[in-house]
Amino acid sequence: METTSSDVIAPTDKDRECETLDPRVEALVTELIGRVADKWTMILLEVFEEHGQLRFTQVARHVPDISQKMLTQTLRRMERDGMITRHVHAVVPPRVDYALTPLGSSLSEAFCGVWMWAAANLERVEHAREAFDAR
Amino acid sequence: METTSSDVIAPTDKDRECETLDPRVEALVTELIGRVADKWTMILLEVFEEHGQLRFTQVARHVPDISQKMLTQTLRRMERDGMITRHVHAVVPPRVDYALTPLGSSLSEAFCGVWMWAAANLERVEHAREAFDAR
DNA sequence: CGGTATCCTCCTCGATACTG
DNA sequence: CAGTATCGAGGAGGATACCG
Repeated sequence: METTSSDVIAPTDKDRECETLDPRVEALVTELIGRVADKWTMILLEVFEEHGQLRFTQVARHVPDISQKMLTQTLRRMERDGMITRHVHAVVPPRVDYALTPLGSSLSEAFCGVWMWAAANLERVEHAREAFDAR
Repeated sequence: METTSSDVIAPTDKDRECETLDPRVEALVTELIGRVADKWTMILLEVFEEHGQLRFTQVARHVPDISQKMLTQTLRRMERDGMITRHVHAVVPPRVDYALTPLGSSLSEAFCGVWMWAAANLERVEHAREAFDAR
């Protein structure tokens, strides 16, 4: 955790790292995160990051626990937010392709840190819970 | 992070960056993120990161919109998960101090990327929504 | 195939009141 | 000061049925 003396980059104080300054920005960011950080959105980001372009049913197959309703709803919201593109082919039977936009891809990367944290600290959290519940 | 020449392990492709391998781990991580990524938790992490140790009412003052119920609930859950410590002083009137643990601090850092993404891409998302709604 | 529409059920969250 | 207890409204999300 200690900062090496050779750390020439960014003389920012270690404590300021992540401060949001403008309260308006903070409010909007909070709202945005609220929309974007839900379970299904995060999972779909991962799925697209991993598999690229996918049809509706293909997405469903990669997320077995999701209901059709939530899948449609989440895809629609992600499309509205500019995270994914939706391409409808005029054929029968219908075919709809979804794919990440650069914006969606960048969000996926941003979440990467949280995923890695969660993977790295799972046991620590579980231990903490056990210790807490034991009391 | 630098790979020594003796590091024979798979030079990870840039695209694999964030893959979670074990599906069990993925499930647990998803659950953990679901618990940890809610609005108030994220905001409280930020508040503690910025102000250090705080009393109950001080926390409340930094998050005006939160109800007392949600504040208590969120603090309790964060304590259970090992994110914060809770120290009760045996005095009247009661005094309870909360502070981030290293674990909580590390999560705060992990979320930093998402905050920065949100701050950086707010306008892009808003534009995307307007374009979508215009149709 | 890729959706909508409808109903129904939890479960979160806020408001209010009370307490050591 | 720092909570707990209780109630009630609202929305998220699942199950089911139907449609272009």
